[in-house]
Formats: sequence, structure tokens, C-alpha cells
Amino acid sequence: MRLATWNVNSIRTRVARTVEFAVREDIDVLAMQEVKCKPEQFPYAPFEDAGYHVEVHGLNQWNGVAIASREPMTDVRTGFDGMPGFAKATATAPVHIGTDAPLEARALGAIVNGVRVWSLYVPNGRSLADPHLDYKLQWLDALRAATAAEIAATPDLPLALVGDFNIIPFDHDNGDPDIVVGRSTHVSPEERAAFFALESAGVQDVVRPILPEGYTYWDYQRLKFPRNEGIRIDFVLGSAAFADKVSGAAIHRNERKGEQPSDHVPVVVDLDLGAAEEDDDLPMIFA
DNA sequence: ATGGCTAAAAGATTTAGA
Repeated sequence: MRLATWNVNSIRTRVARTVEFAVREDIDVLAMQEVKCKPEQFPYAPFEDAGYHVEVHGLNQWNGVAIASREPMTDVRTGFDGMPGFAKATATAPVHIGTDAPLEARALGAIVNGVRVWSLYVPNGRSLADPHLDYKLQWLDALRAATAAEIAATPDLPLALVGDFNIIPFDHDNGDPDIVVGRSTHVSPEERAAFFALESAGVQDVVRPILPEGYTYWDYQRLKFPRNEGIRIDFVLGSAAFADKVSGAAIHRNERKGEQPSDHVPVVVDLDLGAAEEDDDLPMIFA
């Protein structure tokens, strides 16, 4: 099975190149982030014409996550247990963060080919002084707890957290001189600690051992891509049962090129799920 | 020229992204 994650930055703007990529790269499961639309606005037809089922979680023009899959999806979930919401300050009320605040469309889970996939769009944080950074940290801590609980409940079910984590784990993942430790989000000790705390929940970065270097995002502004001033913020974090099956990985830097690219590129992982999943593709000469 | 952004809703700017 070939699994990809891609922050598409509006699926309506980029549906053609998104589906073209999925078909060309033989993607079985494509987790998308920032689809920026409601389900009724989602361009299902191009995906379905290419042989994909689609699940969408979108509430408005912001955020929005989706999964396209060649095989049907089961146990589809919007949001994870304990996921907080965010309400910005108004004239009469302060900022509110919690499970009783309005939930955003940042997490969509489904089981496909016997693998639990979570398509995740972690809150940005905005700036070090912004309450949105507190929201980001609380959201990540709730994700850590929910992931630990899910792995404890079903340790043999391969699980992957995939998506835009909005954290630059290591200094060598940051090629953007405008992002500075001490001044910027994405590189703060607190955000990095929240990212690495996911390891304690039982998931690990399955792309890093194969591709130690490589950016996944370049800002549209100030010639960041031509200058290769990118950052690495999109990841595939797999449980032990998932990581055992990883046989390859790729970061598709070329998808940042061309007409109307997303500012992110796809990250792809190959899984060896054994003979069962290959039955569709191989002649039954061993039957 | 030594620098240049993109997207959506509702406008003719605001909010958001990272």
C-alpha cells in the first residue's frame, strides 16, 4: 500500500493536479489537509472518476481535512477524543480553549486496508505571544493522549498520524532565515517537546530514517522556493505495527513547481502489508 | 529593479497561513 499526505491549500484550486499526482504516483491512500471547503463544496467527481472513495471533514473556508482511498474506508471519525476547540476573544469574552469551545476541522480518521490513518492539520500557533500557540500545544497534548489510548486498545492495528504538524523538529529542518528560535513559532522548545512527546505515545517518524534531509514547505513569499529556504513540517508518524511494514518513502519536491502549486509538497510512504493486499494486483499463480 | 504571495468570503478589505 502506498500512503501519501499533502497539505493541498484549497482542493478546489488544485483538484486537477492533486488527482493527477495520485494517479501518476499510484497512491492508494491520500490524506489531505487545508482542503478549505465544506463537504458539499468538495470536488468529488475527479477523485471518483480516478477510482477513489473520499471522506471529507470541513466546516468553513478554513482548515478542512480529507482522505481519498482506492479501498473503502471504515470507522470514519471526525476529531479525536479530548480534542480542544478554539474561540478567539470578542468584545465581551476572552479567548477560550477547550473541548467545549468550537471544534475545528483538523482531524479525520479512517481504517483502510487494515491501517488506521489520521489526517491531521495541527494549529499554526500564529506567534509566540498569541493564545493560538496555547491552543496548538493543548491540541497536541490531547492528540498524544488519544493516540496512546488508541494504540493501547488496539496495538496490532497499524496506526499512522499523517499531515501538517506545523513544527520544525530539528534546526537542520529549517532553511528559512526568517524563522528564528526565540522569535518564531514552529521552532520553540515547547512546540518541539510536544512533537517529540508523541513518541511517548508510541509513534515514530517513519520517513526520517529513509530521508534524513528534505523540506516539505516553502513560503509563497520572497522567493523562498527558488532560494530553497524551506522547512520540514509534514510527517508520517507510525505505530510500531505500522513502522514494521514501511519499505520506502519519498518527498515530492517537484510538486512545489509549476502552475498554482500548493506551498506544501506530498510525503509518501510505502507499506508492505503482506500477500493479502496484493491479491488484487497479482495473478493467482500460487493459489 | 537585487525584489515579487495565496486563498476564501464577502468585499472593494479582512482573516489566515507559518
